[in-house]
Amino acid sequence: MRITKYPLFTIKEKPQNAELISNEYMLRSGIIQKNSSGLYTWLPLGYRILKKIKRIIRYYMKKINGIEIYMPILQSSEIWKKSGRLKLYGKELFKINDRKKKKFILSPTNEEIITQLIKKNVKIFQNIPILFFQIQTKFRDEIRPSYGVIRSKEFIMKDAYSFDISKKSLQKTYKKMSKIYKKIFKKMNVQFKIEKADGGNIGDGLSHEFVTITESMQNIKKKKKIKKKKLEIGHIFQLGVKYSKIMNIYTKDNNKNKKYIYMGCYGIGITRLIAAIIEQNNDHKGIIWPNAIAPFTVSIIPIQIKKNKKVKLISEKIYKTFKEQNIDVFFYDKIERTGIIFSEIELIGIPHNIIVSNKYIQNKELEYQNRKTGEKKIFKIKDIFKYIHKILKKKSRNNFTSKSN
RNA sequence: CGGUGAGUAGCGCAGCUUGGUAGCGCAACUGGUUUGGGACCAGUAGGUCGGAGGUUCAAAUCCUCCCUUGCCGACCA
Repeated sequence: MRITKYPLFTIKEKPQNAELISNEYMLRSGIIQKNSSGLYTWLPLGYRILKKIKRIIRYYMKKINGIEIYMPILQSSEIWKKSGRLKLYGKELFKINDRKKKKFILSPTNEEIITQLIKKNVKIFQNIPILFFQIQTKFRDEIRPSYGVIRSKEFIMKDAYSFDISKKSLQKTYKKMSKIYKKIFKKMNVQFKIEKADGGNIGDGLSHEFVTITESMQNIKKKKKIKKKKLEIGHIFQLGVKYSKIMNIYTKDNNKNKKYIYMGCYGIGITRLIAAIIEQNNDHKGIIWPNAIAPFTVSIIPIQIKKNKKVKLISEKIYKTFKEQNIDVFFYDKIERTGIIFSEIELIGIPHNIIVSNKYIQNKELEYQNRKTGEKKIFKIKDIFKYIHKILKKKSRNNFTSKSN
């Protein structure tokens, strides 16, 4: 992508009311823009990041035979009444009426619909154990939305639902799921802990939370206080037979006794996860993206593009080559002050940066800068491609190329 | 819902104590000089000061109510 065709929505100054560092950087780097409390627009750059995360999640979910579906967000209140969660969720549920005054809710999670799906398609019992998942917008009428995207009224979640024939089988699925979650978060460079949790409104069986620890500075009466916050980015539940009993989903054993289906559900808060990653990967200049989810992995920064035709020409060539090689490359092909270019590129956190200047092209060389380590290296122009590929391969054995979406 | 801040140009802010008809920086536009780290000079444009009501000759400024919004608590993922 070139900046002349793909504007950045960067902001120089810290926005008002952005207390948390992740919120500040998300707003400043043009990932999101606030519409009102708890509601955000995902700008071009942010949407790229979202897509990369979704791609990684899909990749790993498919590895454990997860099957992707898409359920409605707008759901009849009836089914929620039946499960007893209309009352349980209470005011957190968004409730709306249609023109005939029929009652609906905006889904915060989907146990009701998925169990209904199984009940209506008993043939599916032949495929059990089975795992469904979806990536979808969810709604929660928060009392107090806060920390930007971390607690918002509308958010994107990966929710998965498993169906097993026995408790033992469910436990096996649960373990598999836990393992794959670990892989997903590691891939994204998130440090996390797994903690035994209380099921809340979702279930009453065994459940575990994947939490990150966030350190946020807070000015309390001029005394700087470091506040540690737990942030839940994933949650897995063994629901057992709770919902299948309510929905009456069962098979029969040899003695014609009812055997209820064992269910599990598994969530990852995707939009929140992005904030968590930024909380853990930043410095005073901005975000430091891990390769796997950086909106762009490589930038090309030409110095004095106006004066030096040759700089421009070579930059164009390098840009084209990276594009052909399927690297997500960002080309700063605009006449701009060098300071501004570097600040913007560093703020949005592109991990690998290539600087093309008159200083080095005389010797057919260019400069490489690593966003994370700050390391600077001089390369022959023709050697830079190999080097970038080497770094990217080392950090990501699985090749998530931009075409797979 | 309790506690506590904030709302003035696209963004970040000053002005409010002591009422006299709105200013600074950045961004935008014009011209010029610069430019390997958010530059400089000259000029232009942009505001029913969150809203409604009240006090007053006169309100961004004082009073009342409302709206929006940040943080703490409670609640939640």
